[in-house]
Amino acid sequence: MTQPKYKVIAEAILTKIQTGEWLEGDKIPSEMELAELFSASRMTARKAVDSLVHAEYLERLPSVGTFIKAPKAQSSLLEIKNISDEIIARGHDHKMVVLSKMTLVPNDKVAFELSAFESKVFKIVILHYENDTPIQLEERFVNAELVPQFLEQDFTKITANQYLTLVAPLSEAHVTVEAIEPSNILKHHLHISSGTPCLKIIRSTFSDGKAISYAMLYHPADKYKLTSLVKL
Amino acid sequence: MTQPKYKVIAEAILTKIQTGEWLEGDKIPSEMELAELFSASRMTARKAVDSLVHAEYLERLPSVGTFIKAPKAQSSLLEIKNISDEIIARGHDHKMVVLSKMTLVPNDKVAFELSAFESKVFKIVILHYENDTPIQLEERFVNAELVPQFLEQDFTKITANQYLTLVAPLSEAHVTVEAIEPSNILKHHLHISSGTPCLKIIRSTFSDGKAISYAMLYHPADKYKLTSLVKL
DNA sequence: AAGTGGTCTAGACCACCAG
DNA sequence: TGGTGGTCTAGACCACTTT
Repeated sequence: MTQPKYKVIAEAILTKIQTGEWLEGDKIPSEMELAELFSASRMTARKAVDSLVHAEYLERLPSVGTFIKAPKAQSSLLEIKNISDEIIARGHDHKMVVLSKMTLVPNDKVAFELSAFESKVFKIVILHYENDTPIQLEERFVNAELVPQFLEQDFTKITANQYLTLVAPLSEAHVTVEAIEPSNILKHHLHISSGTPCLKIIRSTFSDGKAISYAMLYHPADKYKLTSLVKL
Repeated sequence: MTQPKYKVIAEAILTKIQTGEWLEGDKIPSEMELAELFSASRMTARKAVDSLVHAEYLERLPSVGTFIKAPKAQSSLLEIKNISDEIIARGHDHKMVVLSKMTLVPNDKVAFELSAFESKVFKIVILHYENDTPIQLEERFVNAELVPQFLEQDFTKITANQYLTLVAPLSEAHVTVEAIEPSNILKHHLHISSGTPCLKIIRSTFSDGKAISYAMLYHPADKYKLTSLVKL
């Protein structure tokens, strides 16, 4: 048994969720049924469900069943938040404008961050609006080898983050936050008046140990705060 | 059985850790031994250990044993980092200067954050230096009822954070990060030149569900970045 | 060879919620 | 009353490390 049986079961369930075969709110088979389906004991099936409950893909309702949970979005841990969900959660409209979309040979810095020394990378620049107010400028580099279809997406309909988590489930992220004085181009796009600082978030994301994306997110300081809840 | 047996076992182990009876690096009894100690099956003892491994109190080494993990400190999760450790890790000197130390009746905002409507609160203002360069201004309010000895500490020798985690182990934290234009007093203390923005971190910490401390940490943007690693 | 954690089984009893 | 998840047991075999 190279792969533990409970992991095989967990991944099978995860696939059903990610392909859309099982939808949010759906009830999944009971632990006894899963055990039979996979020729395992109930304890083993339960352990698979345990791991997915912990990862917040599933939710248990005692005496009732186990259900597909609402999308992960701001997955409890930290700001792997989706700016779109965040804005919509505030009851506001979210709009995206694509400023740039290209394929290029990375410079040293980007090549290093994406471990893409041999391959090309994609770059997009997106401006996010909250109720017609610019709230984030997203400059993102993506490993073209690992996510070849990236540039073909319509980024006015799906965020880069949403697409990436779809095709390459995140396993790890590095986040750096700093305050900067906005450049002129930033001031222009984000409608920043003189003297207002800017929050710069640099985020590298990894899937299965491989660098997927390197993004710089700029927010006008007077319109955005970064928050998170940490449970120890 | 009002409390599940595995929780009883987990809490018993946690108590051993928190009282210092078992120290960092110590090997805890094997799963078989725990099962015997608590008159449980190995699976139940294991479930208790599972929960503490997950909470990062314990660490398993297959074929070897289970060990008390290094203090939670910057425990991978997030910036419950200690600025002192951070500076020393860079090989630099850390110095603290106490600017203010007082007991006061909280204003509405602070009373709300600390749930201290009936009691007084302590306030300290500390300036942190990295190699003689001011790197953080710490303004901190502490619930006087829950941490009565707080003001008696020598904050040039122990950080407020260190003392608090000692007397009231953190269970939860809220963190907010924003970029601000520094006030004149901030510019003065942090040696900030005009135009340089400032990173403001607001941190509320909780122990056992009770609000312990409400702190505002200010950093000059040109000398400080906030980083974290998120594992999913 | 002995001990450890990692996995798995085939039962069991319970409290709870649904029809 | 039957099905669900929540808990628990008393075994078992494995790969691995330590002695």
